[in-house]
Amino acid sequence: MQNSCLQVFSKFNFGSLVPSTGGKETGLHLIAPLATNMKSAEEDAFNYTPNVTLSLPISMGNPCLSTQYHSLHSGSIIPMSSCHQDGYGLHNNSGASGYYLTPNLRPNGAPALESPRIEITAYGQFPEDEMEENTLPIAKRVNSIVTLTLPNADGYRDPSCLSPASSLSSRSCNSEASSYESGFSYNYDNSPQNSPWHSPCNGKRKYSFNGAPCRHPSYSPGHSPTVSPQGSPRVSVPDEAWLANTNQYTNSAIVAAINALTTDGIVDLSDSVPLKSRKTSLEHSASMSLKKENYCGGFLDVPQHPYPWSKPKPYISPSLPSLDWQLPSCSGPYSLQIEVQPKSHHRAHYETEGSRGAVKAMSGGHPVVQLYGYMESEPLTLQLFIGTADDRLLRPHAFYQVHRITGKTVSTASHEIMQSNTKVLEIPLLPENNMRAIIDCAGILKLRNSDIELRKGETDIGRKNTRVRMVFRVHINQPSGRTVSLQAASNPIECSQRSAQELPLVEKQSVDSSPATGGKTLVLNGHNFLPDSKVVFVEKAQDGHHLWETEAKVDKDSFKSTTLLVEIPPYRNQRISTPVQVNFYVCNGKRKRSQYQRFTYLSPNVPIIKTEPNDDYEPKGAARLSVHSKAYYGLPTPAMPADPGHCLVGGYPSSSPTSSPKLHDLSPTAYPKCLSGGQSHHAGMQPALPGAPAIQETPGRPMGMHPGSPDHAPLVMLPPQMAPHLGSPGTGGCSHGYRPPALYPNGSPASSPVSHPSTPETPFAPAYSPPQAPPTASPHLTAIPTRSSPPVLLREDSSPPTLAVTVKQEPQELDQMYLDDVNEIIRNDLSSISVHSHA
DNA sequence: TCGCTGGAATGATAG
DNA sequence: CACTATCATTCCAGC
Repeated sequence: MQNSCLQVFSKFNFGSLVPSTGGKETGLHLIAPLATNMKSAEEDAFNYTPNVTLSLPISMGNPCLSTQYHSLHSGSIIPMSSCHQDGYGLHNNSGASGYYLTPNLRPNGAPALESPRIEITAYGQFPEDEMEENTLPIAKRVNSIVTLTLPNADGYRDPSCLSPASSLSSRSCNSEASSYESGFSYNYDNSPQNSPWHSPCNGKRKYSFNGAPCRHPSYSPGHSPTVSPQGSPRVSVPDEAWLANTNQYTNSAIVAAINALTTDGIVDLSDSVPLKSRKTSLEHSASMSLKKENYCGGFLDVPQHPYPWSKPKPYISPSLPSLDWQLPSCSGPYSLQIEVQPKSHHRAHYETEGSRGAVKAMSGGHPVVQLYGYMESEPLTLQLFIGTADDRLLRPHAFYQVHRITGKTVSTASHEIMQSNTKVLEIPLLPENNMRAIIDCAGILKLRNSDIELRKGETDIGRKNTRVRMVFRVHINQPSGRTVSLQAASNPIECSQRSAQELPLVEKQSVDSSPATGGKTLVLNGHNFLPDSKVVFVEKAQDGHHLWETEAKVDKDSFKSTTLLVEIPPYRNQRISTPVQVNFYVCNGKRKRSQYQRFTYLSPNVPIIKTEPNDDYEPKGAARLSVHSKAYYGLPTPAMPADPGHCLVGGYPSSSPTSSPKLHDLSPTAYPKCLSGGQSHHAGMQPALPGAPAIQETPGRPMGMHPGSPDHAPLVMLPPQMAPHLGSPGTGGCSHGYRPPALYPNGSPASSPVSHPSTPETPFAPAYSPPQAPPTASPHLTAIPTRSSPPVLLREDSSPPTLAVTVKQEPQELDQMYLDDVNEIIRNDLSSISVHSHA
């Protein structure tokens, strides 16, 4: 009993992991298997459940999630308060976010207990338990207690998903949300909402009774909670999968607790966990010394990859930044770049389907990610998860999960871990490979909307919410003890079959600017172009009103389904003194429009911004970024209102589409360039680079805001609650150039939302305080109070409003109408916020 | 046979 | 409430 905590781990780990894996790529099919092996998972769950009791008084409920999201839907105001953020934070087990959460509020508004407690009762059913005890380092054992008090329960769990019960729908991780949800519920959550026995049917959406949601009621503990009506494979979950999910909750909580008990705040779980606890891994491959970097169930994963996992230098902090935190892509000497962007379309597979393979690159290969500026010899771990691509801040996508792909064709080793409710693929970044990784091991799993939407606390809707981004992260431990976390998000990826087949898509444009007189030929490369496709140029005011719209002439003679020759129409005012940014889109008919593409009309008096087509795959080094950054500064920011007004914080992100994408656009499409490592530099320099996937915004949508700002100043990572509600899911873009990384001493990003003046130019200015540390944050942190946004990095040198300047971005829908519903809601929210802030 | 696709049928939703 | 266009999911079939 002394080390109940550990025991818990082991229990989770053991279970059926081994069996299910069958020695074959266990991790590979976490999701898919889940569907088919759900039953076993459940069984396991039950078996284990009795042993572990988690008491999370703090409210599993997201303090604000319910309300916050509801607000969104209703078009009500999105609270800039912590509440909204909390919601996000809760989703993450990492705890990082949790720290940001308002600890004393419960979803229902009632005060929450200050410290959630995890009560673990170890029965020692498992032989492993003993082993663990013995093997546990004494130091670690000391921490093993029956009851753990967590610094902040909210921190590691989303109310909705929090409870294992609710599962994760986010579980996502599971696509089996509904499925395992129940299993989890039994164990941890008594909440009616989470309980499998409580019909989700009373959810926000009404699904047919055969719908997964309604099936739950009939489930009994002994049976798969999510039995699919049609005998869907979702019935059972592979042991490992299940475990992973299950652990996700418990692990994070437990780990957090353990970590809280540690003095250094940094705990290498893998070290603390008896090897036996990770026997699965061991059994599968002795050579694979997988080191679970993620305290959240990392050790639960079973290494299945045949390739040697070189035990990259793991980032082992109990407080990894929450996945919904906005991190920069570059910091100091480091720069995380997506050298090769994924294709804009990738049909995700359902659990009921077989894998649809790994996400590919436009070039036919696979996405490539590289970390620049890292000179150490120690390998690092590149994390990958599926994030959102809407107007809001980047965050894990509730309806999609990364899916590990393995097989002969996969050359990159990887393994899965669960962080919060999000599945994270960890890929080694090896010095011998120049810290470059080919992402050929990542597919995308689509979770059923009904499963996710019914999840307690989940307010996002899945319908038409089919665009995602691949989000890469790397955590670099500094000698000082701090950890630099970088993040790069890919261009948006449309995951629906329909969209991929019907919606026109512009991948490249030969030029992104032209004199106001127009007349030049613009070559568009993409997909789904039709002989009668139209190309419409649009200029919108910051308030979203159309100022100008004209249809460009398309050379039908040269038509190709993948190419359109367009004559750039003259701008309405050919005497502009500064560049004017407009957008254009390809239209195949009503509701079938491409995302907005950026285009800039130049004034004869304005220096022409580099407009040569860029190769999307052109490698970019940190140095180069730096250059861009500078260049960026020097560039005129014409249509780009850098005024605070554009900042969500200050008001509604009303930046018009005309805003220069360079600084402000975090639109999903823009992100890639601005925020994501891959093209960050581009963003800084120019709106849309030819040759690069065009920035796409959804026509008719407000542009997203982004914290864009010159990157020389250190940025601050803001917690969700504190972060300005940026329209862009940006990755915190360092896109424009040098960007201070998110730092957190002791690896605890959890720091507070509170900001402090930081030292300009400090390479690692922003530091996160450990979870234990209240929202005081490091001196370098600059917090901009925001309500529901995830943490965002902001420049320290700039005033918050300015720094956080974000231009309202347009959703990058392939189909203008595509996400209208969702965006409408968001827009309403933003508007509300705007009103609020102004008020 | 299995994994990966491309297509498409079918039922659910939204307007 | 009926009807239709869209979407989301599930199935199939080919390679």
